[in-house]
Amino acid sequence: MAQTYDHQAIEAKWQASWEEAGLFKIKEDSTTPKYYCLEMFPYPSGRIHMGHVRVYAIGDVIARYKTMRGFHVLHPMGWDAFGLPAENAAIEKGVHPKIWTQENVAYMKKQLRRMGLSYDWDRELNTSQPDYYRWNQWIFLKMVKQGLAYRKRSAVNWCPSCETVLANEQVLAREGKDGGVCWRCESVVFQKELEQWFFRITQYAQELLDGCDQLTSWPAPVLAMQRHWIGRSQGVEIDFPLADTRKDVTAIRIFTTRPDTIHGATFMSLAPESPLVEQLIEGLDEADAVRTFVERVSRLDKATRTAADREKEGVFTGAYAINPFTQEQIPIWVANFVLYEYGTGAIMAVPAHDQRDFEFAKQYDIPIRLVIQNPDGTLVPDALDAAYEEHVQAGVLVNSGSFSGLAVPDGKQAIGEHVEKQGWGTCTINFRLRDWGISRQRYWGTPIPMLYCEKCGLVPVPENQLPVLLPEDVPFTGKGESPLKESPSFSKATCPTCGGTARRESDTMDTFVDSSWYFLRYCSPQDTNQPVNPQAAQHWMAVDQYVGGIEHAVLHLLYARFFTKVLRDLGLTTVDEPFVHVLTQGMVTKETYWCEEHRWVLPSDTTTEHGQRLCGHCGKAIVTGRTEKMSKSKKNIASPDELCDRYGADTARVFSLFAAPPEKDLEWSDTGVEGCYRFLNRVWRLVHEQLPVIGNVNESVESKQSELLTELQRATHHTIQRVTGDLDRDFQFNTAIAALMEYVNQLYKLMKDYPANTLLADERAGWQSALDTLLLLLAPFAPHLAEELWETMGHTSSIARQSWPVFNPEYVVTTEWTIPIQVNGKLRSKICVPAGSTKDQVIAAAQSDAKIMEWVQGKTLRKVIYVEPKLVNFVI
RNA sequence: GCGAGAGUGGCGGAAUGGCAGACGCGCAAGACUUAGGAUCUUGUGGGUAACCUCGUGGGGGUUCAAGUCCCCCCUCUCGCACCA
Repeated sequence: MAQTYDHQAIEAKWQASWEEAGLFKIKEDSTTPKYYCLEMFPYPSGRIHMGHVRVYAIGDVIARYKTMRGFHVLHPMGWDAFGLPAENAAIEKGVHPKIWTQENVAYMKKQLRRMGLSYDWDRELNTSQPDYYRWNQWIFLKMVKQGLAYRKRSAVNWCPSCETVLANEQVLAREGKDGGVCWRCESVVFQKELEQWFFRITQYAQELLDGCDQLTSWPAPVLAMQRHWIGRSQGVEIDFPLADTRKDVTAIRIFTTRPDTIHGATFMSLAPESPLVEQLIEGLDEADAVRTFVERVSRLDKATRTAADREKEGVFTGAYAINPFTQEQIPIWVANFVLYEYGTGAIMAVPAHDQRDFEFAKQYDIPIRLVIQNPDGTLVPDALDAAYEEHVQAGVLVNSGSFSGLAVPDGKQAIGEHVEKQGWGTCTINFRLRDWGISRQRYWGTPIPMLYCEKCGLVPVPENQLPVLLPEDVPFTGKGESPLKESPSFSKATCPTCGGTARRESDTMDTFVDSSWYFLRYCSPQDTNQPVNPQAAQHWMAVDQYVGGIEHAVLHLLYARFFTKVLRDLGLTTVDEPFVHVLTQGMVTKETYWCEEHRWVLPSDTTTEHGQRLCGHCGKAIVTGRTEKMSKSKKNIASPDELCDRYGADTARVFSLFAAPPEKDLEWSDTGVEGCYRFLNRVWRLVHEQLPVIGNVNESVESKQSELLTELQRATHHTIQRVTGDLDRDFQFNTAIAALMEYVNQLYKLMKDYPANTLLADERAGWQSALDTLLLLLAPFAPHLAEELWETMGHTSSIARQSWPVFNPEYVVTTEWTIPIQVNGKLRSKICVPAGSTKDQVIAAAQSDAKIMEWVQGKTLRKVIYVEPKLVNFVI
């Protein structure tokens, strides 16, 4: 017999066989319950990495397990194929993004097939193909009609040297430079205002927030992030009239969550971008200084600008407002920390009770007035060294006119009501969530289907003219505001309204649009009439289990929820939420190696002498660095291709499921991989060694319930119970596999203890059943090996089509209980009693145990605890 | 700063309030072998000859019983980061 099984041959054989049989093609079926298992589809970057291996192994086990449990399972796969890297490849290597993407998809698909994943490839999607992205355009047009898509001016990162727009991740921080720099040329990036398209996700803010309460099977951290991102806060908008009316401006409206502190508002601040600034300063002596400040602040990129540790800066506008409650005249400033996009873009500043205002007031010598006293009454107005923000709401209003003496919550309410009664403002809700800017000045994305007509203005492309195809005649230079503007053929169009000449929108959509509804498209991927077939969606939605990286915890999942609600309102689906269960798998990490001369080094470029790892280049000692996420730069990558060559897909799958629970980080270990390979080989040898035993089941005539049979049955059903429980309870693959390993260890022991030539007929049948069960339980994890051995055992229909073994509690009943005995909570002995013994019998047996007698001798027995059938505790 | 999560052998990790360390790696000894980086067997938290004893980041508490529940503290990781 061969020492190790031939994983290469076996895996290729079964992959071909499954494909030929169309084993994983799925249709709607009303006779069995449906199950929709989905893993986040990959960006076709070129090669799959271990993170992919992990996430797709997880999804595949779930899909195969649920199939065996009797569900008809939708398990599709596709490609998130639009995006920046394809365009960068075009600029750097001159390969067209389409070709680059196609080649990558072809290679990665081969790699995924090699992992033995049970996808219905008939449903494959590719978001960069017109038959997909035309529906992005279709949805976009519907959203325009609903007022959910609109245009407004917004800032982009602009590299003056490349003359191009940069994505946030293309803006890098550089020491000593105030603001980010271009990733390619290192010029300082600045902000440039362009007209851009937005989705009004804020219209669904409250529903998205409320919906979180339904998502009880989502990971708590993900829900927390969603809620925080939506960021609802209740407050009051209040007008502060100007001391001198200027032009059309009579008042400045602010938003505050702390109306109770309004008597302490000693100045106001505007966001630098606020149009009010220019209106206020016109003609004032301060105007020039203000303009200089505004310009300096607003050219900074967002990340730098909003860094929390950034120094608070501002400038006085020269204008004053009236605090409506105190009638005092207070100065209006412009401050770098005030956000234009949030609230009204203006704040009332209460330095005594807001730390930011406090720091600002200290710096510019603005009065600080205490209006909330703490419960102890110990705050001294002139001696504050920080704002008193008191989050517990235990303070009392002071220096607040007729409101003095109220507790903070009462003060909030009373002042809010007073504001509304006086007509100074309204109680209101604000969200942190902003509208979703989807315009990208890029080529490799969905063209936004809008036209600019000289006569009619902004005109949507008619639905029957979709798709607006990406042009092929685009030079990839990395320069220019937008590649589509460089196409000679693309921009020129005819206005569908007046027939005159029109210019096409040259922006493309954010690729998050593509992934916001692809799970709906999988339900009816070939429908040519609509993005989603409502009947198909009705059948399959919602996704029962979604698996993917935690990095998508906020944006992707939020946008997908938003789109689901929009498409629901369009009548394409009836579900409110797209994903019932979400599993966020951890990163795949590996040790790093550092040589002081050669920096990060590959494990294969090191040698080991006397337990010390040395650099293969210079022989210097290697420092073992932190265990980090696999990355090329740290040289701590393991390759899925090599892994499959050497150990096979089954080993790759088993290791990535065994080494850690799915939601935690998984530390890659070459020796750990070997351990899993050994395990699979043990299974292979076990089945082959026992084949003669089960081969002639019918030959022997004797039959009786034997010790061996009991043992086999107990081990088998105990394992069924454990593996099923681990899978049903949060997909604890690691412990499920551990249970299978124990089971194999037990079977080896039974094989050794009961030689083959002594076996009775029922014992042979017991072995057959035990081995069959082993293979069935192993099938979701190591499908190729299980399938091969299933055939070896003489079965003719695919193991993937078999039913999951059923746990029978009768087989795990024992005739004896082994009960640990404690004295004062410490383990002192163990006793064996017949199963079913009464409490008194067990305690009597425990008391007569020799060791226990020693411990309790001469002591007063104060209490006896008996937990059937687990434990006895004598308290003395 | 705010929010979330995590600290258990040499390592990855197991433990519905009930025998801490399952399973795997590594290590040690042995068997088989021309050989073994194959395979198999046995052992493997610390201290101790043993009986025992100590032990789940630290300190308190609840309980007959705490890795698990409660309070305080420390460390680490992740997310958000001036949202008024």
